[in-house]
Amino acid sequence: MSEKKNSNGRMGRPRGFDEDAALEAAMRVFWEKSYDGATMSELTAAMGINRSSMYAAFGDKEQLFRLAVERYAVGQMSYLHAALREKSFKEVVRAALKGMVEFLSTPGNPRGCLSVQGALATSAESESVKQMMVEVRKQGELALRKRIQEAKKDGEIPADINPSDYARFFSLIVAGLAVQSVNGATRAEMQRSVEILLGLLNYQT
Amino acid sequence: MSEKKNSNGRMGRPRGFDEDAALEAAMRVFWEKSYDGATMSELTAAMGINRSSMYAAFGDKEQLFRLAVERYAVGQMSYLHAALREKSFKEVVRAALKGMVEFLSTPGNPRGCLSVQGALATSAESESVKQMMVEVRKQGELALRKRIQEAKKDGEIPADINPSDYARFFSLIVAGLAVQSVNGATRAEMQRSVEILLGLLNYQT
DNA sequence: GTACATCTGAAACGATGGGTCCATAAAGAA
DNA sequence: TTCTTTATGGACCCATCGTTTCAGATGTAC
Repeated sequence: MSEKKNSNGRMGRPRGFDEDAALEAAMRVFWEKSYDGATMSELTAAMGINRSSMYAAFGDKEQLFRLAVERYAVGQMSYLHAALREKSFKEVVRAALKGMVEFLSTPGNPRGCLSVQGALATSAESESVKQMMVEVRKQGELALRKRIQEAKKDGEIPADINPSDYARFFSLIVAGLAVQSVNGATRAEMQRSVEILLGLLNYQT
Repeated sequence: MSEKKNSNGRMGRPRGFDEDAALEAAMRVFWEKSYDGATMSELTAAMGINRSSMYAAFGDKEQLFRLAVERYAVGQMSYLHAALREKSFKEVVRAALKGMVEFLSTPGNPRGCLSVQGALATSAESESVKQMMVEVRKQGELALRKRIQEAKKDGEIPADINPSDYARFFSLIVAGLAVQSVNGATRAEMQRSVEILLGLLNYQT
């Protein structure tokens, strides 16, 4: 949100905080505590602003969450988008899984994945948020499916493979890793989980 | 909890509801809405009793949840315990994964798995519950590890396989399936995810 | 400077959270 | 019956929820 003039061409008092930094802070609170579990008091405290400023800048809790999820998908998940651009499908899989493991065990990051635990099971009043997160996860699956379709055209993977099924399978792996992370699995442990899969796929180094 | 006499050998007014049925109802509410997301009002309404009776019979919300999780682990997860008793390891894996898919797509069941979504990311005050669920999941992993160790002794799986790693890997698959279920995956879709894995393992029918 | 627009801080809003109280009901024991 | 014990219903508790309000602060435009 850049500088705005109102209908009279006048401006008012400028923002006294960094929206970007505030949203980053909010994202991490949602990441750790989920949508329902994060309170406005915790959020605004972490953002370093008060309630009024938050409501003026971001709308309400649900809109703040949506913005946080967008930021997460673009920023924190960048290694996944990068992985999709690897030349061979084998490298796509290797980069995505290795990247995910590193991400899930990065010190300073909350455990787990916002896309999975942000709103997996919710209170009745947060059902729309839960549904939104389903769509976010399906969106990730879709991006992978497209990459698989390319790989199939290139003959990198067997012709009898259904790209939708294959994409769903790898999404399952990523979600499973996220739960492992919450379980407290170390980086080495998660790496060994990935090695098992890469071995089955004949995708080892 | 059967009939009890107090210290004087006297009895009082008997329970006016079926504890078992009430706990079953509570379990399903937690299953659908998670620990934080389920309110006492929703719980007692589903249980068909009022707050006083609930607190007298089950303690508080956290104890009710613990009892619900126990019930879930024994009742709903029975097919997993049964799968562990299959003769060959191949049959263990096949029965567990097929059973999980059926379970996760049973009409009338909430979507997903209580063990995964009951308290994956929580409010600050529910952290002990979150930790308890980590232990529950690790317990499942442990049971599988023991079965894998047997299979290894019997020479059913390669000697260079680490049972802990292998158990963690399969737990990952199960958790991933649970997320797929929340995503709205159909039974057929989840079955195809499992088929892909069974194919990689050379465990097809 | 004055006028206007926006932001900020703190207090307050009604609703709902989990949990408790207490008068009454319903049983067995004496 | 009477006594004792436990269960029940519903009002009630206080804390906290997300959100709003508003007076004052702080900026730009004229």
